Amino acid sequence: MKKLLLQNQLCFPLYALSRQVTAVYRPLLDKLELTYPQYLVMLVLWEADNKTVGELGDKLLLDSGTLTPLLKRLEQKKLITRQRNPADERQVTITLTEAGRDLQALAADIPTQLQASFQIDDQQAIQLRQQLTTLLQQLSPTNESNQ
Amino acid sequence: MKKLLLQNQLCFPLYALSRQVTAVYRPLLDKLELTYPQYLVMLVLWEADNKTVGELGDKLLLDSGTLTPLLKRLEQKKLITRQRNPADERQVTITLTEAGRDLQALAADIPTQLQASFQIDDQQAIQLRQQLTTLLQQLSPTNESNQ
DNA sequence: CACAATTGTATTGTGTGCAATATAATAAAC
DNA sequence: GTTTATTATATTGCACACAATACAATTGTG
Repeated sequence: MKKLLLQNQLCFPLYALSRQVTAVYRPLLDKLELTYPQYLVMLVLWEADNKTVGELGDKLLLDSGTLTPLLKRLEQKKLITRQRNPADERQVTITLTEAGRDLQALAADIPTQLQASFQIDDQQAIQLRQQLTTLLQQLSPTNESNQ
Repeated sequence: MKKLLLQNQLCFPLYALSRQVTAVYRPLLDKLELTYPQYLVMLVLWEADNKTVGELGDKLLLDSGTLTPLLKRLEQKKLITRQRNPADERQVTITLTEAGRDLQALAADIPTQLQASFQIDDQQAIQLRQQLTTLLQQLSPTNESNQ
């Protein structure tokens, strides 16, 4: 097999599909005035509030270079607050505001709306997610075999 | 199932894995002084030279807002030329320089090197690629059911 | 305790992605 | 054949991603 062909690469469909899926999210997230990465941060906080920047980064595999400006924008929108941890002034704790918590209700049906765009049954979706998650764990920095 | 949980989303693993895979490419592409999207453009041109900006965009699902500056950078590196099509002055034809063609030899073993990072057998990889490609076609703009 | 190493976040700079708009060339409509 | 519509690329502006660096707070070491 000629490996230097776009059609034979595993990585291009991954790259392209990721962007196309984000594009499907966009009109839904526009209503909440959120970008996709901002939505991911909100998802994490809705699940468990009061995370440090580092904890958010661990969950989302993003560093402070990406998160700090993103979080400042969420702060400007009054969805979160950013405050230094008095017990360890290096850390910054991210906390949902009431408006941030309220937004969860408006986001509740996004997963269902999105699912409708995919002609894929639940079983197949779960299996695909499992496969992607396994690969993700192989590559993630917490895997010792990647230093 | 609580759909508003990060762990239950299909899209987050897709987003995160895409970035992690690009990160695996990075040290390999650094040697060629290429970014991942630049590498994708070169892949298309190695397969068939003399593409217009629009044709590259169709293949890679990128628009001129992304491609134009990217192609200018490849031009600065003397890997491609950009010239208006005399038969239709609106189009810009992208052509590999000799240096651009020569670079293919240096890129030849990237797919193999990359594969080693994935603990996934060929059969599984092909099936996963098929699944991603199918989803991609469902979402791509050429699919009528998406307008 | 002093002081070096580490940790957590922020900043800077570069390169995408993408929406919105601009512009020039071609095609279509009349 | 002029006018209008469409097409192909470019430009602008904003928001990621991420490498590299900076900096302050904390921890480890003697």
